[in-house]
Amino acid sequence: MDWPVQIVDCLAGKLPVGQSVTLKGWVRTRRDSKAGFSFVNLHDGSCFDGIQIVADKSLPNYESDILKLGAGCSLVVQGEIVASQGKEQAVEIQAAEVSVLGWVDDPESYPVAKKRHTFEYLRTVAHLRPRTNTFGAIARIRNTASQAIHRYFNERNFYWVNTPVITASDCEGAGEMFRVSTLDLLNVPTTDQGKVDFSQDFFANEAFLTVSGQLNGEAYCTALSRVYTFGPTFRAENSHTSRHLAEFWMVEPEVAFADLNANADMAEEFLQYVFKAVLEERADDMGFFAKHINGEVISRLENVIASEFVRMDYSEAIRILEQCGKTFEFPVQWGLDLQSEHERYLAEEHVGRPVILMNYPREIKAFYMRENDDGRTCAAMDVLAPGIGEIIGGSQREERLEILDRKMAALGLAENLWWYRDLRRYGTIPHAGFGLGFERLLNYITGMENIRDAIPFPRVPGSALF
RNA sequence: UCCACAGUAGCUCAGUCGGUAGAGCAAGCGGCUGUUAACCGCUGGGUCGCAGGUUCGAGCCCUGCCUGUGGAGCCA
Repeated sequence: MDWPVQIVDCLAGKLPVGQSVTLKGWVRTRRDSKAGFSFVNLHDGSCFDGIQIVADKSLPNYESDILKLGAGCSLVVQGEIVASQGKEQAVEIQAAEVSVLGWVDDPESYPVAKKRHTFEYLRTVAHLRPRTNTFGAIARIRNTASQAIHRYFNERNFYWVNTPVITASDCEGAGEMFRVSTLDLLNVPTTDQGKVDFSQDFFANEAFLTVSGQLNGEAYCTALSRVYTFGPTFRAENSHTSRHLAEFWMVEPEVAFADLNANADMAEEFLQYVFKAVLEERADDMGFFAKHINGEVISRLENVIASEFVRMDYSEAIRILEQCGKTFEFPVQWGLDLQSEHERYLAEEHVGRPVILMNYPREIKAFYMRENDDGRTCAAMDVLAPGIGEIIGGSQREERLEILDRKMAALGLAENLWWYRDLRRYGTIPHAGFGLGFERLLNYITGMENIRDAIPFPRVPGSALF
């Protein structure tokens, strides 16, 4: 197929001055000159910048259409690429023909009029916010990061596994889940014991939206060696913070014959790969974030790419926190989980860049994490990023059936997760993996502070609009 | 779920002692200009979140509710 030219093709210098092109897009601004022409800034989303259209009054619809254009109008412009006399752009389009595809109904109340808007307000018009500089840039960076993630794994013989969105069992025994049911809420069938009779439900059992594809991923890992999941996950937690979504995207690699150190190495290499791709492929959008959102975004990604992540045992982190002389709201003591304030201190003040904490007390971590020989820790790791907190959580998995049985029995998981147990019964292997919250990664990359701005249509408690 | 803050024009906000409403931006019109966060002038634009209460009188004080934001917990 012969794809039509877009603005990115014109601005990237792929097309020579003098070339005739037809462009389609949306007006951002219009400025008139009484010398007899107007400047129209046209965007089509193909790159950060729009292109300047110069429309002369000799155009037949200059008075009737051009002089009425405002933010949001959609246009078809046929014209010639010419060198610009202005300073802000190298080339522009000298229009030979401009036709309006769609006007803006009531410009005064157009929700994304030409002015500054708060992110909070733009969330209330999430269907229109991709037309703004910020959200256009986020959308392109989100895509670039996604493509880089797939490329990173593909280049290393990983297979992308599409794990189910609907699951019959609570994967980790952690986190509230969204129920999936077709039962009539006004007439719920009950058993003799007066409980809900899920045998009459669609799946003949209780069903939920997944909170993680990890356990299914492990099943494919023990056959294909290197796999990853990348898809939506769901948490029904009533969390009301700038770091939580009810629906978010997670990346979960699972590697056969790998231990915790290999897992940490992969987490580091993976993040560096993705950051490098974003800096190289989306310099235009990253320049915007550096200029208008957070002046550090580019330099801090460059630092992460250039330097090794700090690796630190949980026990050492506890010692550092105990001896740093800082007063924390929550206690620091071996055996207790680290609070947000502790993680922030370690990543932001003590280290100043991403830090990988390893070997946590086994009591505070999930059942599938491998017990260490010291009898009190497990092979868990968290990657903490300054300003974001935990961005990756992972572990070497428990491959020894007896130990896994003991832990699953204690949690009452043995019955539902019989199939997970089978993975240790039939040719068990050491393996490891991690989970990465994709929107948190995007916040770290762009410097955006609220996770609701990292996903096109955020779902949070009390709100599933659009 | 807990704590704190907020809700006034399309948007961002001000509103003094309780006396019936203001600015900037945006929009419309005009002027100027190879302009580009354009600039200058004029104009239109209000159920002060909702429901009660106190008061001669409430944007302002009281009660309840709703919504949003930040933080905690939980986590990615």
